[in-house]
Amino acid sequence: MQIDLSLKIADDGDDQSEGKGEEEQEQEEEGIEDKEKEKRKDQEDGFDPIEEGQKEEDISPVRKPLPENFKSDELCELEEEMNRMKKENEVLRKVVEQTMNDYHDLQIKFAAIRKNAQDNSFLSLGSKEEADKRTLQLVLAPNGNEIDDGKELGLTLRLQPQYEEEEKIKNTDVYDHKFDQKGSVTATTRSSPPTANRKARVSVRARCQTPTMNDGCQWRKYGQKIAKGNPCPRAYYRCTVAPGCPVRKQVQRCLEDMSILITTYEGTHNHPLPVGATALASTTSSTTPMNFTLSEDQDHLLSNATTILDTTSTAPHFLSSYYSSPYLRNSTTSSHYSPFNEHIINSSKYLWTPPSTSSSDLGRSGRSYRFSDQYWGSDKLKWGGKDEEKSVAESVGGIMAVASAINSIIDKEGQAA
DNA sequence: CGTGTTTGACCTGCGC
DNA sequence: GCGCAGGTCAAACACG
Repeated sequence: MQIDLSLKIADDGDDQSEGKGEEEQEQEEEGIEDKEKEKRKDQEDGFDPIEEGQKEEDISPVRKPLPENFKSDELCELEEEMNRMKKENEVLRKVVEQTMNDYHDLQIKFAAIRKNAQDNSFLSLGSKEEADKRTLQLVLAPNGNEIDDGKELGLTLRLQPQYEEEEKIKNTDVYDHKFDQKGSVTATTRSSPPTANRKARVSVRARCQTPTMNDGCQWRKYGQKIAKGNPCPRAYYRCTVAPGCPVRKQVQRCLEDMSILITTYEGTHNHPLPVGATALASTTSSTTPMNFTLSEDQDHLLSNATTILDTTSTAPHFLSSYYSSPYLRNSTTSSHYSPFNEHIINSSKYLWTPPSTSSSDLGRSGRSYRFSDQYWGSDKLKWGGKDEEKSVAESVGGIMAVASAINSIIDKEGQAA
């Protein structure tokens, strides 16, 4: 067995089969590479203009040992590129600042409007009529970019009286389109009219290319129907995590925007939820303790959402801010406490936990599906890959958990009345 | 062969 | 009571 060492001269040093002397050389080279990495990292971290000048000085001595030809040409290109990136950074920073300012203005205006429109108590357990009037909205934008971007995802959580919703359905057979035009997910928890039997029902609107949203639960399709007024078929799914689980969901494309998926969850789980399915913690019994976990991806989404609505980094803060402006600027805190959290915990025994990873890719078949004479490709082939899919799913899960918590509150309220 | 989907038939509730 | 629409069932089928 022969090894042609002559070929190793130009090697990058990854091959472990080299001789001892070469290993030492590798270590030296790795040392240089480590320094280079640190310097590159310094360059990449240079977001703060205050520190940029300092880092510029730190970097310069490092470049001296570089080869002459590299220094003259590529170094100049790198510097030019760096300057360009700095300028882009400045521009982006201004955009973010502007967005934040706009948001705060809107927040203030909205708080004033709300104050006039209804009493100040947040989701108080007062009269059912009052509760029915309350509307809760959560808007997320994972990319923080243009809303018209196809990949943009917004989340809207709405609490709305069921009889109003049903009136809309009667008229149009599609839900409120108010938020559709900006690529949003809308979660609507329905509370029935005061006299009707209340049944947990959460509707989620999502701009989604896949046939269904991955919410972490396992579902079995048991039917499909063309609903009046919407040529897109409505699919019926049943939870199969545990036998006899009564939870069902309906999935239908929005008539006016085929890219929007309307998913309606109904019922109460009779089993512990799989990790990542905290989404449907939602419709679960309010007496069942459960964890609402945010994955890193979801936290990322929520963090980015701050460019639109808040400077907070978690859903609970985000929600609380909507109702209570003093919590708006608690952006730097890592605490998950908010009056909203407390309310949910006290009312529904939900536990908000710090971000952690969660898995969710259950029950996917990877096949093609037909929607109104259109074929929607495999889940995994579209929607920008697994990570994005996961993020969306988990975000939807989060919003649904919140929606369900509200549902539980309403249910309790109904029982108490 | 087990699991999930498809799809026509059937059931149920509601308005007239 | 009738018709309509939404929801569900279950046999047939597809897929891995």
